[in-house]
Amino acid sequence: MQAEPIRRIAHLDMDAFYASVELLRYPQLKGLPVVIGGGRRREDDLLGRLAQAYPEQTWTQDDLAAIPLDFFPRLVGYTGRGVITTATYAARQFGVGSAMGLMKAAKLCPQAILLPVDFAQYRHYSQRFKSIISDIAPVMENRGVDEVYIDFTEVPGGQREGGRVLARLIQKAIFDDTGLTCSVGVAPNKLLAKMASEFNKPHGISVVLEGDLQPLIWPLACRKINGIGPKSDEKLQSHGIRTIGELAARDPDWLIAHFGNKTGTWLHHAAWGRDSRPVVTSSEPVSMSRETTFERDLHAVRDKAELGAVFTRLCEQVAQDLQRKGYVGKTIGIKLRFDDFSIVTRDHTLPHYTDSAQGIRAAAGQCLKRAPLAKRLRLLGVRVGSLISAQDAKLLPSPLETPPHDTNALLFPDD
DNA sequence: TCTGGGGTCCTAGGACCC
DNA sequence: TCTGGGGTCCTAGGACCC
Repeated sequence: MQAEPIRRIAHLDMDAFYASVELLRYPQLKGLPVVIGGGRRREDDLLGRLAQAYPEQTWTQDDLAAIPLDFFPRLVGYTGRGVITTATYAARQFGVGSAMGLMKAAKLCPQAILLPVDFAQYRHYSQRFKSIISDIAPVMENRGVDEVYIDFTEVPGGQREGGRVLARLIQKAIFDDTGLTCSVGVAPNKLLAKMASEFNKPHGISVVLEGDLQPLIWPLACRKINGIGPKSDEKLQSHGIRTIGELAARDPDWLIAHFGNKTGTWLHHAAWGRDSRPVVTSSEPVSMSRETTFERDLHAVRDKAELGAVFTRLCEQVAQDLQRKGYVGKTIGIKLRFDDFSIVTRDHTLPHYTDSAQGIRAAAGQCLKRAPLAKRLRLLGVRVGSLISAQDAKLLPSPLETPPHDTNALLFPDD
């Protein structure tokens, strides 16, 4: 009789992904503190600056690696509302890291090189490393641009050394093709694999087996559990629970009493390393949105024109996104962030599905009328939810849009 | 010198229907 | 006078993740 294969799930996380992709283009930055973020500013268009300094020459993408270091903009003197999306390991030495405001980072490491984000480039490398993985191990779940879960269970060789051999193979295949490194954790499930991938960063492999729960997982802070954020962690700490082991020691009924049935039960299972979620290879989007933070806070009345223009543009962008990806939605929503960082949302569900900028703009405009507008606005967002594919929408009994009045249909109803 | 943008999922109350 | 309960959809807010 054939033995049941042991479930082996991997979590693969690219190391400092955005920054590492930039380093492929600008190898001269290797080992230096580099920070990706900001965006908005165009003065860091390097080829443009190069052309300005040496107008007699033509500069192409092939010359990027030759750009001298002093052409790169530094963090020093940065003003604006941007945040760091990724920092190189050299930059992290200075205490800067993801989600930190660039102005704060400029204080900590003024000499760091600042590069704007280039999503097209990251998406390209994202597709490349993911296709390498799925060629080797087809059961792969996307978790954003730089992360995936992989089910090793049924992959030939996936059981050798608890998954380490296959992890090594994938790591090498990605590096050989892209020059990028990643970290992999292999464990009995997604929860533990996710934690394991962090053990040996960068360019590490960690294997967690059933028996490793107590020595490897229980000493960790609860915050290391994917799903326990700052709020839950604070609440746990207020009850004297700091480590996963301390969480595991609590009676499940006590957890349910304090965190509710669902969360309480989940916390208990998580602490005991139990997680039966499958690796899901495909999923449908639930919503699409566009939002923007203004350079300065805007006043609903005084900056009405500017606000209106941004509002319309956001609606057009969401509509474009929907159309490009082939979806329609019927719940239109807005999001406002005020100068005090409080957030208000309003939404409205239409009787029909839409992907038109005008339709979205009209519904979003109605939502805006229901929102409080006394405080200054920092951010405005537009969202379309309750999505279905445009194909499926065609099969619906109710029309996609309110149809134009067609007199012929009335005259010839059976045609 | 505070704090981006794009998502998912959950909760909770109210409307409405059976 | 009294009085159910379940199910679904909608809306608003919030936690969390990458």
